[in-house]
Amino acid sequence: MTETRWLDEDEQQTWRAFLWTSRLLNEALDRQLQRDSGLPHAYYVILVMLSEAPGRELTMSELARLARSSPSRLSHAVNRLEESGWVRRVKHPGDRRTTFAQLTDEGFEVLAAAAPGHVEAVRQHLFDPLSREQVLELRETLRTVLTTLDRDGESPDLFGSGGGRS
Amino acid sequence: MTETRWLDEDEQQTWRAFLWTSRLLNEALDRQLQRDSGLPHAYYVILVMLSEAPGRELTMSELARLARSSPSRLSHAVNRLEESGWVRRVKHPGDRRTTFAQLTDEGFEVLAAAAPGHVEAVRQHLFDPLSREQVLELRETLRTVLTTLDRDGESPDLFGSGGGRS
DNA sequence: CTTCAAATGTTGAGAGCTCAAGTAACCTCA
DNA sequence: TGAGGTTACTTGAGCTCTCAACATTTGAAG
Repeated sequence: MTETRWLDEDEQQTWRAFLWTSRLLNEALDRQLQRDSGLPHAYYVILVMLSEAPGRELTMSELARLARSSPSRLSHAVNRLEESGWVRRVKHPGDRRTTFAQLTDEGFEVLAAAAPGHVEAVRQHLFDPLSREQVLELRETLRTVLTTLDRDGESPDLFGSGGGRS
Repeated sequence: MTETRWLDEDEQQTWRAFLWTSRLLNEALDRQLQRDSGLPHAYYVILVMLSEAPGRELTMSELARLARSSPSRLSHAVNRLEESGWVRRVKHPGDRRTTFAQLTDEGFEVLAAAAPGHVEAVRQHLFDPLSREQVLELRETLRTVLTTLDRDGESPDLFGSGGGRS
């Protein structure tokens, strides 16, 4: 148990800016999509991932990985999307554990109708205020963070987060 | 209705990186705080804002503004925090509409106990992988985005988002 | 082959959030 | 002074998410 290294002023400000930005951006997009297309942003992402997949279908596992969703969350989401008729579940013929999620034609239509407004909102809130240089810098920075987040997420605690901080 | 300006490759990648980063980061912090201190990250932020306020109290409105929360969300949150004994509601003597939220001593203790683990997690996931230069760049970029987000949020639609896009 | 661990996915309960609707107090101004 | 708008805050219903538990199927090891 070592002394806590608190955030310095720069870090504090950066952290809060990140927090507020991601909060407000998420809420703005959620509101826009919900209002205009009746689906939350997380569900929109699921439809996008399916639409980009070969045959517009993916196993639940693959879909969860691509959408960075927990299996549970995805399952609940697909339940709802299936009720809406936008996604269909299909059993895998070979391996009876795995299930495909397929984007239906109707789901594709909904996505196609939702996309322009969504992209416009992303542009307005995120890209319009930034220079191209800032966008590229931002991408690199986020990729760096994402790499460690993904690494930490895969094998949480193989070597113990409590032990080896010497 | 003009043609949609889709995101180019750089923008697409930047956008998804932002999305995944903010998602994973939020989830990691939520899990850590929930596990170690029994409160979601949004509630932690509320306690922090109160702890930094003079007299450790704020009106609900001010608190909502600082924590970038809707009044409704804040009200629900304070209900729960009050049940836990970490926050207390006090009526304003002069203006009977307004209510103060006060951080209790017990709430302060909980916050003090939660802070080191939380800061450690933020450091590990966000700041450790970044150079100081990246941190400062990131801060500027986020501030820029935040400025327009705040501006858009305050007066949504004074001039109509449907009309004047000519 | 049988057993046991791993992989895939689902469910239900509980908690937080959103949105729309409400209540109550204050303020303005004719 | 009282009518109408504004400000401050709360509530309830519905929806999504989390977490833990579960069921099923597959693969591996003896």
